[in-house]
Amino acid sequence: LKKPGGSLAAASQLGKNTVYFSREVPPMATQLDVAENANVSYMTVSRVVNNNPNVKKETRERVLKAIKDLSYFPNSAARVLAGGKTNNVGIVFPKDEYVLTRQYFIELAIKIEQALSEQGYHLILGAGQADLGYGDLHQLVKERKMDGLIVVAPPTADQRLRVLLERKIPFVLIHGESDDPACSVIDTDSSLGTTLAMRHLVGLGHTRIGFVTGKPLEINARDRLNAYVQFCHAENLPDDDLVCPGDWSLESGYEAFQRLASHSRRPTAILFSNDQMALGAIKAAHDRAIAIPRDISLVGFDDMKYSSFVTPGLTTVRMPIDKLARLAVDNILANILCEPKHQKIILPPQLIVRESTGLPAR
Amino acid sequence: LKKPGGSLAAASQLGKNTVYFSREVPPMATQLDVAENANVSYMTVSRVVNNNPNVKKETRERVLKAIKDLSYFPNSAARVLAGGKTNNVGIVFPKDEYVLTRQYFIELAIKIEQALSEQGYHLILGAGQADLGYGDLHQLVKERKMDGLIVVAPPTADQRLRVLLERKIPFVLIHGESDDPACSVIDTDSSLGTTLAMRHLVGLGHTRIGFVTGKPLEINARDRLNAYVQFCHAENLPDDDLVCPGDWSLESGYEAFQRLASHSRRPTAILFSNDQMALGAIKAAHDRAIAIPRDISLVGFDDMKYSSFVTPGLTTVRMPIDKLARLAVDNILANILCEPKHQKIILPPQLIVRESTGLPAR
DNA sequence: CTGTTAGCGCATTCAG
DNA sequence: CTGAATGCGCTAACAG
Repeated sequence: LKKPGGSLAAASQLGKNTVYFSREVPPMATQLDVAENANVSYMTVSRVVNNNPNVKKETRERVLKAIKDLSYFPNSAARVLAGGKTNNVGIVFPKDEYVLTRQYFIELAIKIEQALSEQGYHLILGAGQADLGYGDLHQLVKERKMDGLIVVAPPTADQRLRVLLERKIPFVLIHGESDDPACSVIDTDSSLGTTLAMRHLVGLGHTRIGFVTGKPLEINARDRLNAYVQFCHAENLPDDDLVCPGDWSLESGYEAFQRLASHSRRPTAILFSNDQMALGAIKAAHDRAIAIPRDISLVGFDDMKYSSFVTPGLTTVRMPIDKLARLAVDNILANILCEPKHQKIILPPQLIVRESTGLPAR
Repeated sequence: LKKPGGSLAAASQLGKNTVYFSREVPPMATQLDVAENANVSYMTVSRVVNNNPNVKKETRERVLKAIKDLSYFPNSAARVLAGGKTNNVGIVFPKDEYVLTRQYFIELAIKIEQALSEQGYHLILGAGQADLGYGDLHQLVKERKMDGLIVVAPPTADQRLRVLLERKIPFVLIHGESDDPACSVIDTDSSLGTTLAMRHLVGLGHTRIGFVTGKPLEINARDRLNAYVQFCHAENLPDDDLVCPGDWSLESGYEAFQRLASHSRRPTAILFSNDQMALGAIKAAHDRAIAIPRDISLVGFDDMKYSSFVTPGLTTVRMPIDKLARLAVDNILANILCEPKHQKIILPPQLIVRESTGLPAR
């Protein structure tokens, strides 16, 4: 058995009695160490590590034992360098409004991390922040820090997507859009969601229904607004003057409610583009002693964890967030593994009726 | 200029007219490509990339231009393999109750990610999940996927910490404890927090004060409970029978409130070990038409985003989460960079009084 | 089934 | 200030 490189020699000189200084630590075992211990070539070790079936059972067991005895771990960097995968996937959120402000994104990220970890992948967070310092998104993939990207809710016509496409960097879009057929898109049906909510309100007898938007550059915000406007036209409901801009945040929901509630002809119901704004509105209503739903009905979008724990429980359009995460992960992994799978999937949301909606006042 | 390895030759054969199949993409530029383009050796390129001062200004600029022209990115894997750092840090949460259920952890993780990204590091999430498949925490460091670990709220006497210590793996503990002086600990002063809250309640005239615990194995849960018991003894307040077990979740707060509110001698105030449980309790109170704070006063722990947006606004003990994150990051980075910095820092929390506390009933 | 031969792209010596 | 040599630990191709 030959010893390419001196690492083994060095390692074997370091016995149990060696004195280590400061941060020094016994050198990590390599495949070569394992190979020697198991009396095979290090290629055999590599095969065992990679579950290559072409290894005699007996040999495999011997190697496995050696791996355990030496507490060997494959060096991920070496693996990546030798042409493998990083087993990391990055997730990117809209640039300037980071995750913290958006509960929905957090829930999504967590679901994605779970789905990813089931496949032995890790999730690298906040890849978008790199914009600040370095360059663009794809840099992180090119640096071989990750194999692909999950891009969440990019602004419409985001130039960065073009770069990803050009460089053939595997990625999938959640809550985004692209006309390129080579681009996978997973989304929820905002139009349907809006329609469900509006029908529910109209069914209760509401005719003046306010609407609070999300950030205008996001497709979901745009689609929900459009669907609202369309619905109003189709049903002959008044809409202009009842649309109030929001930015997805608790605070903006609070303010939007105040504005709409002070309207000379106050709406009897308001649809918010997400739950967080609706929660802000509930607070605003409390503060102004406006009773929900007696005076005004409120509907949100997302069905976050807290939405059922506020008072009154929030009627909302639930996003199939689990399915969304799972599909996105399936897709990105397929693309990474070079089984290109370009799909556009639009998932139907579901209306969850709680106590924040009721018959219109008077 | 010699060409060690055939990569350059291969690269130069691939001109603009080359046809790429399926997922293929023009090969990524390496230092060697840059070197050729700039007419220097690739070592000079390496120096420029690493900001080594020993490069003539002129040469440096030429190299910089070549880097830009070829849109070269250093290959992170190769860098790591050659002995560098990964520039990744992992974060680990208590095993079985994953992040989702604990809003506080999310806020913490996000703050940490921000602090980390300012230093050019990435945060790898959910490293703890690896337990499921592979082995232990330190594996991920040994695999060279990350340089160090931030361990959040490990159970008391967590054996895994010992392993980290033995292997000299850089890590820092948040909301944990260790008797080893080589272990950095950043925490908030739970005793002080509890005392602040209790004093506030006693100051309002409360004498029967209930307490809802967190998960018993966590040091914060234990410390808060202990401080509560101590305070009661010192002030001659009744305590037994008024302690109700919780698990940090909204649901457990809901249940705990129900139990304590049904108590034959109902407490006039309840201190919850975190905000989330307190929010669950607010919901429970609404559902049972118990007025807060008229009938019962409620205090939480953490001061999460939502705590000021519920009705009534939650009185709570605010954790200095920003400072916590920043200190943890400073510390772990110092340790990674081999400037061992073993410190124990206990940060003081702050009482935030909102509307959920008032004079006791009757 | 197992071993041999080559690099992956870079940083760390050391020479000039 | 710059360049040459060497090897990090591993996988992919090919030999036997």
